[in-house]
Amino acid sequence: MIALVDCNSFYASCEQVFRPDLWGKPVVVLSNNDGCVIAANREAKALTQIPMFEPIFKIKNLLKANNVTLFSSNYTLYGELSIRVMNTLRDFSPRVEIYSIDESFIDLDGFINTDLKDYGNKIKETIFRNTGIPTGVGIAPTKVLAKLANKIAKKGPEHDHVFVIDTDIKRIDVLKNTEIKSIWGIGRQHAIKLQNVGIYTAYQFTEMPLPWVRKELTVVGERLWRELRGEACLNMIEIPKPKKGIGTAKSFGHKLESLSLIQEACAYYISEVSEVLRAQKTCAMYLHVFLHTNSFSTSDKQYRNKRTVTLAIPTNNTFTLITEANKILREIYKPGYRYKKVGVNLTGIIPEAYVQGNLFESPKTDQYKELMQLVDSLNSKYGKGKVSSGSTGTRMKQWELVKADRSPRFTTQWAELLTVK
DNA sequence: TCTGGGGTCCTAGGACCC
DNA sequence: TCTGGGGTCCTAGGACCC
Repeated sequence: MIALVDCNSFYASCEQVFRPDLWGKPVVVLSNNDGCVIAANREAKALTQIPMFEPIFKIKNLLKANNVTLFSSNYTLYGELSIRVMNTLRDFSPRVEIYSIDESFIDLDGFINTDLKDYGNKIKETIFRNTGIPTGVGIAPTKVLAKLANKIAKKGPEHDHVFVIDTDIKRIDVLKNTEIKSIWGIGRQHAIKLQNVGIYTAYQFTEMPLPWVRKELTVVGERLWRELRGEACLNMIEIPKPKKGIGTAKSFGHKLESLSLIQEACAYYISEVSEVLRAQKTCAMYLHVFLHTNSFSTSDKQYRNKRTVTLAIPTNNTFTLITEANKILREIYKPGYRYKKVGVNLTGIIPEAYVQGNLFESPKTDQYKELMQLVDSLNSKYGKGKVSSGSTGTRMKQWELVKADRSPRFTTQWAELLTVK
């Protein structure tokens, strides 16, 4: 059996942990740039039927009228609380797969004489006691069914956030009462496709002939079909695979027209991603850069472009990568547009030790290596971006994200610790 | 006026190899 | 008149996830 443990409205719950005055009150968390709603707690959902990913400007009045507390996103806080939750989970099984910031699969294989409903309750209660974060637990023979069990656990108050699918009768009963579109792995397009041939429930889907499923939904659909019928196809992935790409792309706080400001933002993003490369002792072979205007705008002229360079020698050096990125930007930038976003992506990621030189250069001659190490250690000690390349700009950063209502970084900054009077 | 960011996997098709 | 068969690698696009 496999358990899926998922935090309830995770970001909103994180905001409430250190704010007892908000317990039981509606809370929502906004995306970068305070653009859309990305998390809403139960009270907020109940009160106003807040649609997720709704642009905030469309519902601001609604939220205000209902005394909903808004937060800008505070990923430093969420990331740290996530680690606490995951560490607690490890006390319940030797095999844990961290699936995302707020959910994990845990392997309960061999828990033969354990009452799984009790065990799920114990997990839930321990996490809450240790971290203040409420969770739901779904337990079933496969990952897809565990996801479904988790969904049911959260929905019906009678389940008290723990639900187990342990018999075939229960499984079939659940599938008959589940819309196909709410199955993990069935998105909007697949749901439409299935509904067009009269499949509305998960049970109907599992009754379709396998060759049809394979043809229409590829091998991904076949796995889903098998998993829903109780045959485990998705393994536990305890050791995360190395990332295939590391990228960042953020909308500007304000629209930008000048190349130099766009280059500053881009240089800053390069510093972020190359730091990730170095932290995991890897180098990248390809650098992709893209630039585009605001596609939602009906009044602005639209333009988007992108380009990729293959580096002569794979690198994780911030300065080399900034130089390359700037070359690309000069090529794809066209004056006269109001740009909204620049993004960088590094791929072809290989371990530092595998980097090969070429006829003219040895990878060992990288004179910046020690400098980069020094920069990383200073930033780790004194705070992100304390030391950076001059290319990221010295003026006020006009491209910086808007974060009007960010909560304190309660768990990672001495200056922002919670004070108790 | 204001609309997120970071990922994965799969397939088809083109270009190339012997 | 008739034009093979077995591969790899890369990219773009589409679908999905949190």
